[in-house]
Amino acid sequence: MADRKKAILRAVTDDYITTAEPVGSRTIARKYGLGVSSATIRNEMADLEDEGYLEQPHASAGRIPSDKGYRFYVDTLMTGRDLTGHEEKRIRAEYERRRDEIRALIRTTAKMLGDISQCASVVVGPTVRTAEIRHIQLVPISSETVLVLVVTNSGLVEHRVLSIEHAMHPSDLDRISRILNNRLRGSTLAQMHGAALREIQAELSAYATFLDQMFELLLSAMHSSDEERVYVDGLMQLLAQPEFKDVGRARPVLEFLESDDLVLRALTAVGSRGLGATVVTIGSENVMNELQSCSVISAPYGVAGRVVGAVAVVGPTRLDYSMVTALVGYMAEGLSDILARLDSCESGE
Amino acid sequence: MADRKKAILRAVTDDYITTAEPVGSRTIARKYGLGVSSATIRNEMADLEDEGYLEQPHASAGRIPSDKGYRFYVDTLMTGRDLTGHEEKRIRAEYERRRDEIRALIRTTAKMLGDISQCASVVVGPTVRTAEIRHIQLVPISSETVLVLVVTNSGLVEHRVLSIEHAMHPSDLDRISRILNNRLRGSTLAQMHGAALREIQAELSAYATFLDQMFELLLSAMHSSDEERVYVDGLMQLLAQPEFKDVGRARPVLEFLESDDLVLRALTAVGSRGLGATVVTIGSENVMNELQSCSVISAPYGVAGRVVGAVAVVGPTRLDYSMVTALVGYMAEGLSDILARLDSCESGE
DNA sequence: ATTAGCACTCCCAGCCTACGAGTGCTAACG
DNA sequence: CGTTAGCACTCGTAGGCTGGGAGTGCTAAT
Repeated sequence: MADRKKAILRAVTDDYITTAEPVGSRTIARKYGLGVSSATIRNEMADLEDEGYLEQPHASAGRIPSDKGYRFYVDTLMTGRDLTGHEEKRIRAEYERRRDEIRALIRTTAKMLGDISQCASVVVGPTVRTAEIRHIQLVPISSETVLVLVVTNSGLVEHRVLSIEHAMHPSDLDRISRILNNRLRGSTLAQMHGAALREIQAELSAYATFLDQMFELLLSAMHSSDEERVYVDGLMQLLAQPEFKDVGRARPVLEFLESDDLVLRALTAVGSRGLGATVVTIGSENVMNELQSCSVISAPYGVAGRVVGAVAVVGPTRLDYSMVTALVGYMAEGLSDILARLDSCESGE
Repeated sequence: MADRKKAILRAVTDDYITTAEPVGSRTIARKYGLGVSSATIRNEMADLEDEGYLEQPHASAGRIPSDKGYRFYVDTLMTGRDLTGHEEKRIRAEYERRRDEIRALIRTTAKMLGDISQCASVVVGPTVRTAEIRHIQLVPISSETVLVLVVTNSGLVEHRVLSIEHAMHPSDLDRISRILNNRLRGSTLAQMHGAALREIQAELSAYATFLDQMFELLLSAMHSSDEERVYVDGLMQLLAQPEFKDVGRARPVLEFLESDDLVLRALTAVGSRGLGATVVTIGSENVMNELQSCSVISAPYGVAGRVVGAVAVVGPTRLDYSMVTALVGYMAEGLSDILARLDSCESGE
């Protein structure tokens, strides 16, 4: 594509991203001094429309970028940019405060993503199911209840209260804990079946019913905690965007974002590309119908080369792609860093 | 007030609640067979308007209840009603599944409240700060990290990861745990200062720095966990209500609901009336400006006579007061029941 | 006290028009 | 041949107007 055409496409896109108004040839000529008249720009814009990069909302309005136009903009036109020092500092400060509880950290991450991007944000937290077990511990709470504690390498601490029929002595619980740790450390809850379980049962045959109950509890915890991995924020910011001033247009998107399982499914797909890959999905490129009027920028994060979750920003296709891409990438990296520190710290036993 | 007038006010309110349209005298005469003509009803309605129970959105539309009208309706007109068997069964079923983790339970409660009421719902979870401590335990995770575990009588399990400089032997941790338990069981984290702390420090002077770090962590946990007590759901249901079809009208309310601390402050006020009191706040009765176009129905729940949290439904003033009142009361009671069972079970040591 | 009848008010939806923004085309220019 | 100026044309939007409908308030009759 000719340089001037690129410059015009870039100008149209930049302008539309900031003003949310269809942009005309005169505006381009005046504001983006390309050294040519509006008539020339008109001709070029007509070409760009023929080629599918621009479109007209109605016959005599300015042009706006099509999904294809945004795609070209993101792939080759966009000037990459870093976060401002202010933004970066704010994120760092928040991360300093929230090091000790991973769920709070993730909640905060979603909040900051929404705030800075002025769009809706989603963070998918780590799952216990596939994380490596670092530590299992049974804690006696009362004569009838035992707390089952699982700490994973992704910093997640999962706990469940188990009701037991017969009181157990703390030293028994310690002994069981020790054996569970030996057998299960390093594996995942999802792998916790078959052979491993049988071995444990054999070694601790005296506690058969207790172990059965406990494994059942862990199994159900594995599934139910999945629903609580999704943190959504910034719905308000989304509603503030002009393309969603009509509730009818906003509803499908908001409904999608409120249904955790759909979001979860959509974002786990992102993880498949591996760590460090920020994915931009524009309008109709989205598989989910509800999102076809939106763009999604997402990036996975993880520990030790394994993807454990993802962060994402959802906004109108008219999105500040360069800012949000930088932001999402930065946040994913930040989460990965913190997890890595937790990981190395805990494994250094 | 004359019976017929009451009947008319009730009819107007009932009709408006279901249709969301101003209701005229003819409608009342036809649909609510009171045995009088529309002209009579017109006269009565004019009176009701003079007395401030009804108002007209514009000169020749039907009437709608004013806040005062709703208040009268709620206090003396409304026919109390129970939940349908279907609704009740659904709630019970969900509560059966979620007994073992209080946060999941609360999240689910918010979801059900929103679903059934077709309005926004809020649940404030218990706070660690003022709950009685049932159990404190230090769990060794690695040579550099210790997990600090606090279990309260409200079923809450709070945990934080503490980084330590010098490795500590598990038996040391056990000893500290035992002493912490002896000293602190039955008191609250908020009371955990002054005398009690000094005694512990004296008894465990060998671990002074460790204890300092731990208490500091608990202190910060007390505050930061407050932000995570608020669970909001059903924002979509709210947007589906006709009074919020205009985003401009919906925004303030949604913004309020998204700011956890405001919600928290508003709902802790509810707790002051004591357990079992369902509070209905109608339109302008709300202290918060953002909510003056809404009604809020809220009820506290708790254990052992102490309020630990609250559930609430937020909707337009045109709210199905009888259904939502029953719902909110039922949910608060349900939560209280579950907490009571947890409490008695854990204290029966 | 209640009711029927009727004039009146006011909102709303639909229609029209004027306006403005922006295009597409054409012809002139370097 | 690319670029530019000029101009007619299109189309959406805002503002003004009108007719219909819903509902009231008043009055007179029962």
